[in-house]
Amino acid sequence: MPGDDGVRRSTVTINDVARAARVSPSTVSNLLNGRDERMRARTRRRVLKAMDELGYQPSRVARQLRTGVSHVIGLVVPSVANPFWGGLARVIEAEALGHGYQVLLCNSERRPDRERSYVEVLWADGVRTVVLGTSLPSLSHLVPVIERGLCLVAFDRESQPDDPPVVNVSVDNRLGARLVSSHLVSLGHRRIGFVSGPIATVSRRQRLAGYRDALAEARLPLDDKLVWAEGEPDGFGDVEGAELGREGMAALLSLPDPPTAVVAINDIYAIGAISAAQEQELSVPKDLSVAGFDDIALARLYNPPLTTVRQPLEDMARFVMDVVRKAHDTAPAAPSSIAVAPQLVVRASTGAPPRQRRQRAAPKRSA
Amino acid sequence: MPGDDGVRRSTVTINDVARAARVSPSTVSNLLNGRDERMRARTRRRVLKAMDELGYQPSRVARQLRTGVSHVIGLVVPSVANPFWGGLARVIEAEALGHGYQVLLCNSERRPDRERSYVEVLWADGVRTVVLGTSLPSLSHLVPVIERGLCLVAFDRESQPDDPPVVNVSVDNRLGARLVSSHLVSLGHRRIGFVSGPIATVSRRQRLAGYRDALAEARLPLDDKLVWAEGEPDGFGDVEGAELGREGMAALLSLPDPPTAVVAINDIYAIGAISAAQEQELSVPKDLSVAGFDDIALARLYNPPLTTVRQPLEDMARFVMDVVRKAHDTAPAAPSSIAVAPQLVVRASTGAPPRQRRQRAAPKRSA
DNA sequence: CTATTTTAGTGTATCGTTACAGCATAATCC
DNA sequence: GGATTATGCTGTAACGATACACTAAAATAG
Repeated sequence: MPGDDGVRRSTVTINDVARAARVSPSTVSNLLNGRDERMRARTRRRVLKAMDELGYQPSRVARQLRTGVSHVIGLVVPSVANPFWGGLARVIEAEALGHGYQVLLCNSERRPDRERSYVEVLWADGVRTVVLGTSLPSLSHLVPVIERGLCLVAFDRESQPDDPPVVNVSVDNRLGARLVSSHLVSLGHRRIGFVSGPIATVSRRQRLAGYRDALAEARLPLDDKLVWAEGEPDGFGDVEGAELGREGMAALLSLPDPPTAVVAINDIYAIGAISAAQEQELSVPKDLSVAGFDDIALARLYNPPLTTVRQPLEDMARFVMDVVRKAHDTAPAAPSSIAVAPQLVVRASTGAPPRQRRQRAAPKRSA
Repeated sequence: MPGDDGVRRSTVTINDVARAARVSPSTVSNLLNGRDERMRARTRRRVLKAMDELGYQPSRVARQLRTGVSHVIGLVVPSVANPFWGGLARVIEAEALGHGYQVLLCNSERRPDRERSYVEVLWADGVRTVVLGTSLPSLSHLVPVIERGLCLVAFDRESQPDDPPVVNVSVDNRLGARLVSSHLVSLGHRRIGFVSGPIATVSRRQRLAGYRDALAEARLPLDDKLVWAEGEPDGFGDVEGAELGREGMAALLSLPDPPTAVVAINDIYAIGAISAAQEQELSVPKDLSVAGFDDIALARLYNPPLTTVRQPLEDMARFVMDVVRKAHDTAPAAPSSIAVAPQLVVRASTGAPPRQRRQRAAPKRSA
């Protein structure tokens, strides 16, 4: 007799049900798969009863091996410790659950190698759909898996010229940045700064473009000294964002002619920027306006509550899951780009510019 | 010929490798499973080469079906949109990854029925280990699955008398609360409030007890009017926490003899509490001290930076994964409770009490 | 009353991997 | 030199579920 081994067997299988209902496993399977018109009502009842009595749960593993279809989708984000991605993870998970999917979570820490190895592991795991929260300008490191047939939905990233066939879902970053920037213009600001980490991602590029759009539209001069975009391209985590925001703001405030308002690349940076301003005894928004981007849960909780650009995450999650489901039902979705409209949220961190121009930032002195 | 069907076949299997290396699938399997001492070096090289050339990745699904062991663990938390749980999810995932595990993420939204149905789905999925971030006092809704053999590690919850056999990993909540409270005492505070949502969870109970310990130790009277613990037991989400914190603080401040310091049940509540104080033109910490609990990433970013109790998440995640791995290697881990030492983090939201007692809270007036 | 269709199921091979028994061949022993 | 042991690999039957081809029996047709 050929091998058998010490696998603990405690689960009830389709065969147990079949035996209990005195039918063949095929019949049980037929019932399970909605082919129950081909079955007498009595039989169906018998099987149902057996399933119930034995507490039968079909093994998804076996199912997946046989059918090749998986009900788990991968979600790769930079880090769920970051409230923006945490928020996304929650809404994606909720949407997925509603459609019978499970979510396998991966934190890439924004490293392309981890993105790639994760996606490979997911593939080996039978996962055929991955939602990738990334902003990397290139998706080339993922080409091999995509060619093998992986359905990739890129989030927070607008499509790029040389992209492999993927679906992109993101907010219209350029429009969003234009909205906040114009808001500041309409409050009367004429010198508006921009604080960002390195512009190493598509979305950041777009936001910067939107900021410039707004200034151009208002016929304000574009002063490159007002755009602070420094820091390490790689190591930008979560708290680091605030650190960079603080640095950037400090740099802009030490300019001979500092800005009266600042657009931050996102809410975390905005928070850092505000604390830098406050260290110099500047009051936000009285002496200086600061706006963020994303509208994380914290934005309205902060002190002062942040003016920001809201990403409609729920809607976006719904789009993502639509794509996922279509890809499962029919052919792989055609490569496309969905840009969702952002929404300006005005709170207390922005206001009219101070009447009198501030002195050149000498700490402990204000207007 | 019996049925075959339209499953798309594109993956390279163990058989392809075997054929390419001119050996049997068994040999490839042997190599894969570390039984390669029983194999000539030449053969091993040939197989390795074939695997490499074909880009072979063993199917985890097939493996799991055959061996019954799963390398994915479930992580059920109230909501990753909450920064505390998001932070935990990240460190758990990192630890898991380091040991070859994947993490399936589930947001229970703190509903027992969802906890249960998730755990059932995970079981059907072949997941045999679940880390449950919960604080529900009872685990009785999970007894059936635990009896089937699920290894459950409960996080942020100290063990309770009637618990099913689970391992608990949590911070020593009581000690933590005692630490912050004593810190406030040592700053000179004599009337110290406590702001919490409903004390419906084990950890909250413990924190309240720790607060009382500290007061007793300092021979300060326990005034129940200083303990605010209201709100809906069910619907306490993420932002809601701040809302409750704000409400609670407002209530305490309207007392005839309001506290000079407040311990909040966690950092989110503390943030809400601070904003309530600021609405009444009270400055934190000058007029009023507020401390939190958890030390979420935001705590040091807030304005003012929060004095709080740090949960050493990395250490705790390591403990959790130790348990998980032991449960896989050997017998199921013995039920136990690990309470990790918390750490007081003093920042700027706490200070000495104001010299002169404040007036009975009439808005727009301060000391 | 035989021929055809429908109904209500069953049998079998298969998804990719694994553990063990089995079995040639080569090496070692007395 | 024949028996024994070690070495190196292969064959087989599962793990649990599924889809199709198939088939007895019942229903309908002519």
